[in-house]
Amino acid sequence: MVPEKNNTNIKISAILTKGSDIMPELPEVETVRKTLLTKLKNRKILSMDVYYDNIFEKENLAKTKKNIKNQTINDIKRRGKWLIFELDDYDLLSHLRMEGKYLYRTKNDVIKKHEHVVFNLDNNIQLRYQDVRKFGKMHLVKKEDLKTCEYLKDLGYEPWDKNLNPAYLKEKYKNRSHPIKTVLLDQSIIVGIGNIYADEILFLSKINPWEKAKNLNETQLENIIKNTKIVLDKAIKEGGTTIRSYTSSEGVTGRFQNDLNVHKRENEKCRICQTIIVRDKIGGRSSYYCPKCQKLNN
DNA sequence: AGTGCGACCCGAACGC
DNA sequence: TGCGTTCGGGTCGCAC
Repeated sequence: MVPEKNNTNIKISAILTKGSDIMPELPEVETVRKTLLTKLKNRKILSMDVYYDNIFEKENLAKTKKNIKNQTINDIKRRGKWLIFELDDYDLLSHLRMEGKYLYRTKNDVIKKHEHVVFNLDNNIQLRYQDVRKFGKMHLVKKEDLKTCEYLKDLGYEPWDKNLNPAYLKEKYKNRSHPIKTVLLDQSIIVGIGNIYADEILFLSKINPWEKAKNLNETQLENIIKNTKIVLDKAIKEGGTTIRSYTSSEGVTGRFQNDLNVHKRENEKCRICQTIIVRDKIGGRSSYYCPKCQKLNN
């Protein structure tokens, strides 16, 4: 994917680095997936310790601990922002939400404050799930139930799915009077777009975030699809590049944004027209845009 | 079905 | 300095 010629000065990258500003969207989850796979493929989970029950559904926890014993990690996939650990008889779903991370430790390492789940592996390594906000979720589901389970069944198309086209979006948006910014976050239409990238996609598409989804025309829908792929592709590429510099014991890290076009740039100048970037609360979420490049049509 | 919003969390940032 | 308050992220569940 190559940016349009007249956009060559526009940065569409999201730098992955260490920092406290951590919000995994699809690109980070994909990077995490690849990194975990190199360490965990064919490793057996001997047992699992849980220090904060709400990561799982409490009522299933005892059964989950029992069922995960001696299951081998055969592969790790991704669907939207969900990580899917493919085991022998089950699939382990893991959603990092805002700040979930996986760490490699040994049993001699003290369990730290925000480490909530510990997987004891067959090579004396522990895979630990750390989550300061405790928002992340995990579910162990039977393999045959994966496709139809409640966590995945309503997810929309991946950004690169060839079925994602303007006609599909037109149909999905036709009754949606919400601002497009809000509707882009709806995972039942397109998966993987979070608050940061929604702003960036709308900026590249020159669409005002307040525009009602149902009022968008075919060209605008095409631009959303095109720029969703551009923004996410680029972020995955950057993430994959940067993560290699990490110490080998860390499977996962956060992402630090330092060259976004609009997100978190309130009162700074638009990179195209120098107009001051504004911030509005849309659907309860901070939304940043250039009022000149992203004019409201109606 | 679509909409609106609180709840879930807690560290950082801010106000006094 | 210290203490109290607000905010933010993604998603779910509930009321309308």
